[in-house]
Parts: sequence; C-alpha cells; structure tokens
Amino acid sequence: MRLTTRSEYGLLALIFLARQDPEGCFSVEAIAQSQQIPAKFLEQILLSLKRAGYVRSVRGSRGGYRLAKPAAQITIAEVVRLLDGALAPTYSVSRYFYEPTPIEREQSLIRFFQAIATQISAVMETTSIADVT
Amino acid sequence: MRLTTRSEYGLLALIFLARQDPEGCFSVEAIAQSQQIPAKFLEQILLSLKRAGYVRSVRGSRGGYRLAKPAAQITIAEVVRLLDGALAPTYSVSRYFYEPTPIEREQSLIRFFQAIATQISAVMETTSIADVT
DNA sequence: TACTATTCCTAGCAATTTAGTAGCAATTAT
DNA sequence: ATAATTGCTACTAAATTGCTAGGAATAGTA
Repeated sequence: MRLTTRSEYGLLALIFLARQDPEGCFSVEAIAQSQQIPAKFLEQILLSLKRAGYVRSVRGSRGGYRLAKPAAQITIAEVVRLLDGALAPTYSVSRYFYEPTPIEREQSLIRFFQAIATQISAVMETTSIADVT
Repeated sequence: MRLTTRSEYGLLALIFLARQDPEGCFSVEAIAQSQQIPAKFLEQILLSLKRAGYVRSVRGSRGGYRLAKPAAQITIAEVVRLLDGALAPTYSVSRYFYEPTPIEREQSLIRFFQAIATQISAVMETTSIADVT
C-alpha cells in the first residue's frame, strides 16, 4: 500500500464534508482553507471523487461540493484505491498478486506479504469516513 | 510502509544464505544468479546488510558472504527498516509520527493509520528469516 | 611475483512518481 | 454583464527508485 498526499487530502476533504450540512455547498477554496490543502491540487482530487460518485458538485457561482452519499457508506479503502491505486502493502505483493507467478521466487515470502496485505485491506474496508469524522 | 526492491532483494539474499552451509562463503555473483537479482545492485544491498551486522564477508579471491547470526534472529522488520527506511504504512503517518503535530489535522485519521502501522510492525517484528525460509 | 577473483566504496543516471501550478472553457447566481 | 465557481488538460520541479560504472583494496593461487 502506498498512501500519498492525494489520498490524505481526499480523506480530509471527505471528513470535512461529512461534518457539514449535507444540503450545503462548499467550494474548493473553502475546503482547502479549512483543511490546509493547496486549492488547485484539491480541485483535481475532488474531480476524481466526483467522477467516482463520492461527492456531487454544483457548478457556477455559489456552487461547490457535498457528499453524494452518507459518510458511513464510504470506506477508506475505496478512497485510497481510487486516489492512489490498488491497495497492496508492497511493491512485490502488488506485482506478484497480479502476475500469474514470476519465475520462481520465494513463495513463503510472497505469502507473508500477502497476509499483511489482506490484513490491511480488511481494516480499511471496514472503516468508513464516518468512523474517522 | 514502503517495500521496494531493495528490501525484497535483501530478504531474498538472506533467505538464500539461510539455506546454505553457515560455514560456507557465497559470492555476490552466486547469490545474484540463484535469486535472479542484478549483481551490482545486490552488492550494494549486501554491503548494507554487512555494515548492519546481518551478514559477514570474506574479501579477496574465494571470498563471499555468509550469515552473521542465525536466521531465526533476523526479523523481517529489521531488514526492511534497514533497507527501506522507517516502517510506516503511509506518508502521513511517518510524517505525523515524528513531527510533534502539524497544524491541527484530523486526529482520528492519524490514529487510524497509526493503528495500522502498529499492526504491520508487530507482524514483521515477530517473523524471522527462518520463518520464511 | 603476477594474476585473478572477489569485496569495498562512491558517483552517476534514466525512468517514474509525486506534488503541485497554470490557464482557459463552461456554467450559473446575481 | 459580471463574478464566482467547477471542469479539464497540460505542464513542471523535485524526489525516489532501480539500477550501472568503475576503480581501489584484499587475498588466494600459479
């Protein structure tokens, strides 16, 4: 797994929105200032979150973002996967997981890291934005 | 945490040595060919492992490497920490863990990732090279 | 003594990833 | 109209990753 600022900022934005009136509308600028995130960077992240259906946007003046569904229905795993790519705790695990099997690497090592991957995923799948808000 | 090829190769080399005669001497070239690792890259990694006391080297012709201690006494955590830096599952966790506290980020999010970090560390601390050999 | 095999050590480098910035088009409230 | 806002794409500087290069030092062997 790799968690970059993209995920981190995305999660912070969702947590922010989870605290607001679900009918409200909050501009990139407002979210960015509140959570101390570079605005133009956050804009891109919110765009991804919108396309994936986690937030909804209202364009034009007085526009902004709001959650598209209850915070309890958005897991951390989903958000991280969306913004940072597949969850895998290690380079090798992600490689070996998707490739049939490389030449003949140490199977026990691969299994070890896969076990960790599974554990992490399980925790992230079962934790929602509501849980960390 | 980030596990790069450095850790992976280092672990593969240690696993290889763990299987050999503890009195033997195995050249970088031999290990590299057996585990399919670029030799000059592996050389650097073995140098780190040597400096940290996990392997011992014999210089000159007929020289090479062997384990400096029983495989059961080398944990995966140690090796990964040595070769890839501090274990921390995420960018933010490693940042926030060492800095007192940034401005005022979401504490519950930080705690969540720290819990994951702790879990991963625990597993890696209690698994040795012998366990994956 | 020369030669060869090997570790020791440092520097460098190409590709990728990360963390943004810039700028303009489209939309909408006023 | 104008101002505020999202939508979208392209660019870029810095860091990281996964190596490669090459020479110095050391030691066994002919």
